[in-house]
Amino acid sequence: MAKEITPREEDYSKWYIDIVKKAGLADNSAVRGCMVIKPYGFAIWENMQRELDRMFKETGHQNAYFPLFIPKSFLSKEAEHVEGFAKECAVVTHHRLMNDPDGKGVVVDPSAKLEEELIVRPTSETIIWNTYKDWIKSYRDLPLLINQWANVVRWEMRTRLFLRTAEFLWQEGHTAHATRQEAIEEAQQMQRVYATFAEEFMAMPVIQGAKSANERFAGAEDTLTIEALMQDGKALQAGTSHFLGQNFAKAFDVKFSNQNNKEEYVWATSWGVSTRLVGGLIMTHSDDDGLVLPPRLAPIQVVIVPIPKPNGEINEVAESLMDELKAKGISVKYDQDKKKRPGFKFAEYEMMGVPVRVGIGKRDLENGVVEVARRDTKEKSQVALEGLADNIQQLLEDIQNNLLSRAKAYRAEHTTEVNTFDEFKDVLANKGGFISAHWDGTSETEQKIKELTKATIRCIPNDAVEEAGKCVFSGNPSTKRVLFAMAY
RNA sequence: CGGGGCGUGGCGCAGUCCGGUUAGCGCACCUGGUUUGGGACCAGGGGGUCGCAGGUUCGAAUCCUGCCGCCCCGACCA
Repeated sequence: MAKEITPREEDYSKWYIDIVKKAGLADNSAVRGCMVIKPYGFAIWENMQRELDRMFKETGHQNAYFPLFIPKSFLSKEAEHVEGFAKECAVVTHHRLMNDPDGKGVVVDPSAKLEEELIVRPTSETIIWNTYKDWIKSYRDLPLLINQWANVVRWEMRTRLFLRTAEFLWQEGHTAHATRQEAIEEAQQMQRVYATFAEEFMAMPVIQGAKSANERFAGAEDTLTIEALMQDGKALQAGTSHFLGQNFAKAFDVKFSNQNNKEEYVWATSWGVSTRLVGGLIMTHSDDDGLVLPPRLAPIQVVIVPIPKPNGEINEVAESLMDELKAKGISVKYDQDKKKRPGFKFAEYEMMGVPVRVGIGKRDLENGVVEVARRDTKEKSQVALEGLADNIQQLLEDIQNNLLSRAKAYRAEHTTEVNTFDEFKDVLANKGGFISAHWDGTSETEQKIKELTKATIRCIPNDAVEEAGKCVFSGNPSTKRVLFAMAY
């Protein structure tokens, strides 16, 4: 593990890459735009998955799995949808290789051309709705509440580890409902689930809101979003939940008989979060010494370091502490590596973002204490052996809470109300963060602001207060403020 | 797709301009020893078709031609 991390002040983007690589989360792979998620990074994702999966099931959803490949013709059935994704699709055209006639490796066998090309799924609405056609006949089959954990491929022009990769892991929920209202409520419910997850587990505060028409998912009537603010003042779309109306039902002819034996198209939602959340996690909490992880998602919550090295007495104390912590459901590692000295280990676990470090040395033990260091503030204190496990459990909760309140404070400081376009540009250039401003509701205005400043409307917040105002750009009347920001 | 950069042991790099014995350095790794309360030190050791393919030359990591790949910055997007 390397020593140096580029400071955030110097180059935030470089800092981010350093953290990802040096904390052992992921690497670039031999494949353009695709990353290798390393064990430590994957463990974080698994922790996210576990909690999300639990929350999905608690809200009545079941997991299923649909194919990686989508026949090309499916994609074109929903006009807006195909337009939105056509430019970034990987396409399978052949199914066989053969030896190169020139004797150099293998080449695609031209005789193995597919009748119909297959698209590597960029998202699964089409293949799923084609299946739902067979599953849904009656109102008794509704609602259908399905989630899938999968990989998808979007051939992006430019990629960044976790934040935007050509292949990424995610979950996508796809639900079918008998009424418009029920589908809207489902989309809203999942937005709340995402927001709860982000705040309670990632300690990442998010704004819940709706996307403007420009930013809406291809094929959706309404896109709900959770938007987080990163340390560099840029916004991150952390999860979306779409109300799809009857668009896909009509495209795939999915109808049900209602209680009066009348046929109706079903109403749909889809919603997803991805490995991008790992990127958001990093950019919400971490510092120039490395990763900072919220205890609830940390693969290792507590690390015990023997000082200077393991011995009988230290092992005894460490092992009994481990037993107590494990009994409380806390994941703990005792680092008995004799080759590395304590200082090296301290730096290494700080790099990895382990929330709590316990140092046990003979000098401390003589006084009946150990050294407890917290990663979020880097504070160290002497803590009595008596009641140690309880104290650590409490400390983990404190860290979790502190990270959230710290992130909330940052966001509050970096959310600015502006009333003129000059102010708007000034805040964007010099302060960053969310800009709360009146907008006249037109795509044209949004487009022009984007062209002039590169900032976009991140969302129209759910809790926006009704107030009379004038659009920051056009001066036309507006009834509420929306949030603008530079975005990832 | 534009702009920039890079490709040399696992990782990070030097060497390339100006061709010349055996391709070097740091980290990591292996062995032994001394150390050990914030990234230890000494000694010894292993590991390389210098991105690929041609060409020039007595001789190519280095010069020429052509490919390929990746990264970073921007436009597009989760």
